[in-house]
Amino acid sequence: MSTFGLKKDQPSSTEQHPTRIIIALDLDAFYVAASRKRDPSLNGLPVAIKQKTICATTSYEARAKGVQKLMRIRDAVAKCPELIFVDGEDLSYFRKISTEIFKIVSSMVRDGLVEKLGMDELFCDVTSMVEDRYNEEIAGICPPVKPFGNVLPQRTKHRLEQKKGDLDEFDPLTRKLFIASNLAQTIRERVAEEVGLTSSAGIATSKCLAKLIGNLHKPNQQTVLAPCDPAFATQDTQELIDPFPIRKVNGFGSVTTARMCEVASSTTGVPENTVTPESMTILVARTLFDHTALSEMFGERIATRLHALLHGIDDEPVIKAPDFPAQISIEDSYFGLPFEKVPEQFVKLGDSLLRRLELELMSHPDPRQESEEEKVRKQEAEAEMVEVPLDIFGNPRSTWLRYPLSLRLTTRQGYTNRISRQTRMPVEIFDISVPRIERAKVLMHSCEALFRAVIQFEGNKGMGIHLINLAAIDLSVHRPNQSIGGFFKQPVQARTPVVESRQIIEEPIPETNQIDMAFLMELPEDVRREVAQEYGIELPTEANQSAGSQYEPLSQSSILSTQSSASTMLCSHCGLSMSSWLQHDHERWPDTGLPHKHKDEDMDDLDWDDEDDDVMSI
DNA sequence: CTGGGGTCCT
DNA sequence: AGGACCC
Repeated sequence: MSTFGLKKDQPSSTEQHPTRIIIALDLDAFYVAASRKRDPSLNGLPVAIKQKTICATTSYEARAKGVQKLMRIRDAVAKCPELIFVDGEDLSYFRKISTEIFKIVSSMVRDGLVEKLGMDELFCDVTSMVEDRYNEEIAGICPPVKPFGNVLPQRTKHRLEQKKGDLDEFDPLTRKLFIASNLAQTIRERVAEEVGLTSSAGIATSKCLAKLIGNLHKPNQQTVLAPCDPAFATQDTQELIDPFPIRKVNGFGSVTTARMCEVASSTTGVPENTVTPESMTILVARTLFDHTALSEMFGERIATRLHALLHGIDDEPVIKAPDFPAQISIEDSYFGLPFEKVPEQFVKLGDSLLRRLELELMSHPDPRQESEEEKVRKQEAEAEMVEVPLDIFGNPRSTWLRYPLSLRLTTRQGYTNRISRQTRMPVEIFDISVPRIERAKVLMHSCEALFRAVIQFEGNKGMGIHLINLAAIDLSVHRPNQSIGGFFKQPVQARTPVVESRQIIEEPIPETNQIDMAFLMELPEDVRREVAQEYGIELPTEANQSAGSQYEPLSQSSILSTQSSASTMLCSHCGLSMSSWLQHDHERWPDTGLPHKHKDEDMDDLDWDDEDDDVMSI
C-alpha cells in the first residue's frame, strides 16, 4: 500500500476517525426532579411519577423501599404505602425543562455537538474541545488536570495514587479523558445552578462505553474510563465490561437478547430457562457467538455492530440534535375504548397535537425567546425586502417555521401490534385565525378516514382500542398550498352556473381554490401536470389510488368516477344537490364532504361508521 | 390494567 | 407500514 502523501504515524484514509472523547450525561430521576422543581414539597419524600397503571419514574427514596421504575402501581403501594404519586401523563413541563437543559449543554459544547436521547440523556462529542485544552497543557499554558470524580479502570486509579504530581507522565489519551471529566463536572454544575437538577455522567471514548460506566455511580456523580497504558487499554476495558449483562448495552434490546438466550440454551444443551437475560453477560455472549453466528441470527449489518459492541468497540457518531424533530406525536392509552368513543378522542388528541405544533413549529413573538432560526428568517426577509408579518400593533407575528405535510394515525387493539395509516395533513390546521377546536375537528375527520382504513385492514379483535397515537410528520419549510381534503371543501358543483354566481358573491374563493379536480382531469395531461404542480395538487396515480390517497374522506377513485357518473342526489338533511357518490360521505362528514355543515349537528351525533355494528362486541 | 414519547432501518 | 432500538 502506498503511503504517498501521508506521514507514517498519521491515520490512513481507510482507518476510522481519530479517537473520540464522549460525555454521556444522564439526569437523575428526571421526571421526579422536574416535579420537585415545580413543587418543592416533594423534596425528600418517596415519589413515583404515575402514568396510567405504572410508575414511570421513582425517586431514590422510593427506590430504597424497592419501588422500581416501570413497576405497577399496586406492587409499588405494597412495597411503600406512603408513596406519593404525581401524574406524569402530560409531558409538557418535562419537555420544557428538558429543552432548557439541552440549550445550556449545547451552549457549552463546541459546535453544539450534542445528541438527545429521550428527555433526560445527552451525548456530547468534546473531542475537539479537549484536544485544544490538551495542547495548551503541552505548551505549558495550563497545568495538567487531575480527573474529576470516579476513575476507571483500577490500573489508572493505582497509578494516580502512586505518582501524585506527575500527571504529565500519563498517556495523551488518558490526559484528554481527565480533561473531559473536568468539563463534564463543569457542565453538571451549570445545569444544577441554572436549572436545579442533578445529573450523572460517564466519560469515555465512545457513546456506549460512556453510558455504561456513567451508570456505575449515581446519582449526582460521574465516572471516567481512562485506560492509562496503551498496552493494557483493550484488556482493561474488556475486563471491565465483561460482567455486564448485554441488555445494559445500547444495541442489545429485548428481542435480540431473548433470541441469544434461546440459541445459547439450545446450542450449549443447558436446560431451558437457565440462560436468562441477566446471566447473558458480555463475556458469555462473546464466548458463545462469533461474528458468523451473530450474522446467521441477525443478518450481516446488525451482527457487525453487535460483535463490535461485545468487544467494547462502538463507532456510532454523536449526531447533533436537529432544530426540529422528525415527528411530533400525541398519544393516550385506554382500557379498551369502544369504537363509537374514538372520534371524541380524535378531537381531544388533535387539540393537544395542534397546541404542540403551535408551540414547537411556530415563531414566538417574544423577542427574548426568539429562536435562532426566526432571527435568521427575519434577516433574510429584510435582505430580500420581504415584509416580516406584523400584528396590528406592529409587533412580530407568530408564523410557521415548519409544516408537517403528513398525519399518521397509529392504533393498538389489545397488546399486540400497532397498526398505522397516514395521509396528507389537512392544510386548514395552519390557519391560526380559526379557533383551535375547529381545526381539531378538521383533524378528527382525517383521523376517522384513517381509522376506517385501519379497521378494514385489522378487523375487530373484540376488545376495543388500547392506544391511539396522532403524529405530525414530514416537516417541510414550505407551506403546502392545499390538501385533497381541503380541495373538496370547495363546492363540487362550482361550475354549475347558478350556484357559482351566488357563491362568488357571498364568499370569494381564494385563488388557490378556484380549480377543482374534475376540471383538472379534463385538461391535456402535460398541462394538467403543470397546473397541478403550481397549485400543489397531488394527481391521482395508480400507486396512490390503491395506497395512501384512498384514506382521504373522499377517495381518489371516487374522484375519477365523477367523470362517468353524472347522477345527482339531494341530501336528506339540507337538500343540497350532489353527485350520488358524495352522498354517503356527505351525510356522515358534512365538513369534509361538502362546503357547509348541517345545522344542529354536533360531532356527538355523528354516526360515523355504521359498519362497525356487526363487528363491535364490547 | 404495559407509558408517552422518540430514532433509524427494512 | 412495520419493526427494531432508545429513554
